[in-house]
Amino acid sequence: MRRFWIGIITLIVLLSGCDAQQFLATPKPGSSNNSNQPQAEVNHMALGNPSGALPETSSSDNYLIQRPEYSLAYNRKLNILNWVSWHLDIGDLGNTDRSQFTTDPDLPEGWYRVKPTDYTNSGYDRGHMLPSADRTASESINRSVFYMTNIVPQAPDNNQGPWKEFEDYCRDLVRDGKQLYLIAGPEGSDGSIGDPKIRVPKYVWKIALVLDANDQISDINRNTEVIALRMPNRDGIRDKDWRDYIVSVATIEEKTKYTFFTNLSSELQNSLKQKVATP
DNA sequence: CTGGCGACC
DNA sequence: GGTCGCCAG
Repeated sequence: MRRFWIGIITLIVLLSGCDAQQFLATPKPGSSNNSNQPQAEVNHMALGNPSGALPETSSSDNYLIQRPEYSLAYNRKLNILNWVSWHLDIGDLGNTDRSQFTTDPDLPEGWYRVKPTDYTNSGYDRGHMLPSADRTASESINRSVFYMTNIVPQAPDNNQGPWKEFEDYCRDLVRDGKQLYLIAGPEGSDGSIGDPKIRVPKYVWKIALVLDANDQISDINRNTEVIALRMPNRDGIRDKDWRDYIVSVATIEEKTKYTFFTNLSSELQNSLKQKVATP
């Protein structure tokens, strides 16, 4: 009976959109992984800011959110992100439990904040762009990727199929001695869910630049491995290989109108963007 | 929030 | 074992 009432109260809280989880959560000051703390020092936009996002409310369709865990451009009109950019190395891979989806507490006042329940019974997964498993060094770090600003309506067969397989592949690279610069986001429109409307992307894309664990940005050269994917956001592809969706970065630029790798020389950009990976 | 469930590697 | 999720209470 006691559990019953706790359930009902929780349900009411969730449905009302009140962000009680912020208060119920128990941040542990000393709980962060103190053996290695690369997060605070990493520049997650080391390769560039593909859409020129700004941290100003006037830039509401391209609003830059920078956290120790990632950099993200949010689109208030679409109620999803434009892209999220992050660095991945061995220090990011820990063993925390998955957090719970929550509204993003840091969006400007007056902006609609997508709730986890906005996706319920929509037919779409709450699809992480920056995967939970890439941020498991501590509970507070993992919590940051469960903000709904990092989530798009993603077809289950995409999210749980080849998209997930590529996420696994990236972490395997890291465990095999690599570090990755990653950026991912939605593209196009397949309608919307919810009220207010949350854009359902027609595609999701992801770019991984692969370096050895001890490389610097300055070690990037024309032979650096770059893997770019563009995957339809629909069901029926669960058993596809992620390699079936490899494209060039140039293709993603053409489709999204973003510009990647702007912090690299134009020669290097041109060379890397034409490549079609064969992993 | 917890706990149970299902899918896949 | 892990990962990704779903829903009920």
